[in-house]
Amino acid sequence: MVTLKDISREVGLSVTQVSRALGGHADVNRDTRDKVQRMATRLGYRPNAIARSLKTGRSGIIAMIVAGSRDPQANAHLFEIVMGLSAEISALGLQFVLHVGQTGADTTQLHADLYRSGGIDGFVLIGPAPDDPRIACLLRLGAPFIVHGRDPAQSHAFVDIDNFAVGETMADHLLHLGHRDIAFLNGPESEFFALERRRGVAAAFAKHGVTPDPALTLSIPMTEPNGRTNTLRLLDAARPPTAIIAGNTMLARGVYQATESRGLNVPRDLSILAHDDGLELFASESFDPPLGGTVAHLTTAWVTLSADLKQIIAGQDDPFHTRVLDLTFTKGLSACAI
Amino acid sequence: MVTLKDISREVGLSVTQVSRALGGHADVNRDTRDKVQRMATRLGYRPNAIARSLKTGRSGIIAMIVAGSRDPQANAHLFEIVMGLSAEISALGLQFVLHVGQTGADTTQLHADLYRSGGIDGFVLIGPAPDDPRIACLLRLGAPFIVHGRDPAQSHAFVDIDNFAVGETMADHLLHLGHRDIAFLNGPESEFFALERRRGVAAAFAKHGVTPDPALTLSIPMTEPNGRTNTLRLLDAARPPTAIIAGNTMLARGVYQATESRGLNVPRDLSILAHDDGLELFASESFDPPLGGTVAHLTTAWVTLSADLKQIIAGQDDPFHTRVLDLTFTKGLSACAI
DNA sequence: CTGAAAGCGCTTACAG
DNA sequence: CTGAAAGCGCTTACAG
Repeated sequence: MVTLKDISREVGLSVTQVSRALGGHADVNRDTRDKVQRMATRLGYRPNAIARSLKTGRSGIIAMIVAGSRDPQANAHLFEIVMGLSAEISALGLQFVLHVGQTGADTTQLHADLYRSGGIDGFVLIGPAPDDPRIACLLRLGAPFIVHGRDPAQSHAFVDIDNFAVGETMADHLLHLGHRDIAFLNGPESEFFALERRRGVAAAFAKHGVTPDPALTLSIPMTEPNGRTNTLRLLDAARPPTAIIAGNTMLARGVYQATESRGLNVPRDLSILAHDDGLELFASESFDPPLGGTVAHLTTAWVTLSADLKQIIAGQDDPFHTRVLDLTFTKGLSACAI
Repeated sequence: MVTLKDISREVGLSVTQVSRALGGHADVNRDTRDKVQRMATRLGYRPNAIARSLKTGRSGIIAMIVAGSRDPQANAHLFEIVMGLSAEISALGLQFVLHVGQTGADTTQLHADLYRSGGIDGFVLIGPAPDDPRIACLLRLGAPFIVHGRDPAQSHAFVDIDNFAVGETMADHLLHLGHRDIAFLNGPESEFFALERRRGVAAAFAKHGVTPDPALTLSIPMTEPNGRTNTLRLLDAARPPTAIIAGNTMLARGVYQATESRGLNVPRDLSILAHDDGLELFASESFDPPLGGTVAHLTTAWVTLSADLKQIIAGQDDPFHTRVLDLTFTKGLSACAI
């Protein structure tokens, strides 16, 4: 490995001066700087990141730790997140590192261990639960981090969307179209976003003076098979819904599959709306008929999320900085008046 | 952060001795060791990985660098690889780090930069091309690495399957069943594995004294949409194939979709065999009728691959250690005599 | 069984 | 504008 000492020896200057020349410090002679830089490239010098980190106490590495999952579709979703996030973080000149734990591993401990072993400047957390132990742990350690989504029980930096509005907007649209028997395939209500969406749906119902049937709201993991089987079950009920709201496009895909297998027409026989995160593998344009619903591309979340985290690490931003992103609504062709 | 110095001060011993006690060295007094260990846990001491790496020249980190891809299905596949690999590497007490470059980034340069910046003990490479520049680069740097698959043009450590046999076995089975018009949806023949498979198919044809129609072998990215559209095209030809060999289960899924949309029955109207990597998202059991073909679970590849790489890094194994894994064949119910 | 010392490669006050 | 020195936290010969 080529070190500063090697360059120092070659050009006959002190290591100190070589370091400063390469670091672009102002108080270095023009000629000296040039000579040093030429030699550095000639020898193929790369600063040793380990040594630099030890000295500066900063590694430039942002980590995300996830537990392995047995659900391939959840993994596919996760990977889209990783790709998007990673691209943004690289663009800021930082390194993004994904740590996949064993399936079902205790990632709280992993976060703590990794942080206390040095070498990680900060973390990105996704899918927070209420009273999320990872958040509590990182707060206790004083580690810089930012959450996609939020845990209302703790104060921390986050980037999120208005999930109350997600539920309210879609329910409101369907109620306006005259639907009353509206099923809601919600995400797991162990997570805050799903609770908010349920509250939003309830608010829309209340505004229209309608009492929702609690049996029509389902709290389930948001995958295609879950969308399919639960829709089939709903359609088999004594009083099947005339419209379905799906928590994401994977669930919606399952809903479409169910209607198709029953020979039903969307939207004539069943109206469908879904929230769209902009996942490529389940793009709303790939639905026939085009899927309507609320839209908030995850891609935009990563941009602000990484920029905010960088600021927090540098100590130039409130460690509890919060941000709620915009939401849009597309009608699509998947919902019609009853 | 808690350091050795803190413990040293608390217990009134030198940093040297504290380090040795914690390191589990033999020549430390029982009582001393106990006292030090108790204090370490009391203070919540974690050895600083950065400092340790700088000293030992080893980080315990294995990296895989991939370019971002625009193809969500390719990403889903990749992520299954990452999950499996990561689990194995963690199990060996090493850290696995995934580095996702920008879409289309020059990962050769990324490999070199990351290695020369220190902090990476070795690399895992997947999807080698002939004369793969990443391999050439890592060989030049003397970096430990292992490849899943192989580049016959360079000597390096790898774990691979016998792709000649993959092609030969499936073609042979179909030829035995009496098929002559056999289409082959092969992977991109810019990669060695696909060339080998083509050679294997050709060998089976030769053995049966049959001359294959070159127009029936397609070199395409192995995704579901590609499987579907290319099958439709083949079925529309003047002389449609009676059997199709697919390079993986994603392609096979597309083939099934195409037959279904044409109202054809598998295997009565079209026999299908595919190579199965054991991907969860496209499991062969989830096919109806059950898909037949060669099988080699990627999972087993990761076990030996990580163990081999660990050995190579430790200098206890030939850096050019190669290994060819077993292949099995399942008949399934997707192919029948013509 | 224990400790003082050197050193991994870097950066950064400090003194000139 | 330049260099000697200290130090980030650790490990490991070396001497006792």
